[in-house]
Amino acid sequence: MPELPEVETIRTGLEKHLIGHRILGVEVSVAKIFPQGKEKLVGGNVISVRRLGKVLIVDLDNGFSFLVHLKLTGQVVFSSPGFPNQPNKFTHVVFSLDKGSKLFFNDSRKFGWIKVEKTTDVAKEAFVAKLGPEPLRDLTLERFVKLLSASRRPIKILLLDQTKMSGVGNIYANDALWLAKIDPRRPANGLASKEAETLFGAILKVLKDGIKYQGASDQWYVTAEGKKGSYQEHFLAYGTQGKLCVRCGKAKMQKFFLGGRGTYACPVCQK
DNA sequence: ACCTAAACCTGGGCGC
DNA sequence: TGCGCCCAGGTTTAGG
Repeated sequence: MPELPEVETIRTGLEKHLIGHRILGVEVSVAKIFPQGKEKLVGGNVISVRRLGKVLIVDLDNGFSFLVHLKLTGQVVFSSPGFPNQPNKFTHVVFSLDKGSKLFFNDSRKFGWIKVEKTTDVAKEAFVAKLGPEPLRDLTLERFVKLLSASRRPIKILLLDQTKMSGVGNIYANDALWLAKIDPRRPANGLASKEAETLFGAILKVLKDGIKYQGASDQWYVTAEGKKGSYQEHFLAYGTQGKLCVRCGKAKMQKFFLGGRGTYACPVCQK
């Protein structure tokens, strides 16, 4: 599920609801998701909630932080008297908080993970350390152009490579390429500078729209308050196979596989 | 360096 | 209603 806009929406919700709460206890029922370190969180107060790529980071006032990766079906849901969310059969980790609140980690497929690091070492964590720059933060057009020119791989595969740029996933990669009228299979270094600039703008646009609509609840994703987002009602290309292209109206959207991932494009207007 | 398939898991949707 | 098959927002790993 969660790509940059979804994780950012959760981050915003947690920032609003979680900061100031003390963690009283952590119950883990699926060890592979949260194998170690939970005891280091007990007694800590939440002071900030950050996001690096698709990773959520919750910082405590005791020098420790925990990192969460939601993979495909993970959910982080806050519960309090004002937001009476309940655990369900997919709840595998429960954080007990003060003031009658809780935080649930739910994950149907159990691919997600939670790990504890010293706050000062978060950036050194193996996955985080490899993340490339973020489109809405430190990726400039100049860096983007340079990045594309350094690879012959299909442009869509490059957009999904978290070590090249972090946060873009399959939904937003498909939509950005459609918006920029670029065929996902084009070699990255074959894009003209004007095309690269258009694509850069398109990536920023779809990510901002994703955030504006609180993410895409196509399947499992929900906000920290347990509500669905609505970007799925605004998909440009993702999941549109067989439908007429809403821009040119001349052809049906095609679906094919690229790098093992479902890829959606208009055969007429994406060149 | 690049590519593909499989692996990690489970639920939902579809055709019959 | 049930069954089998295919698909899934991510990432890693094995093998070519």
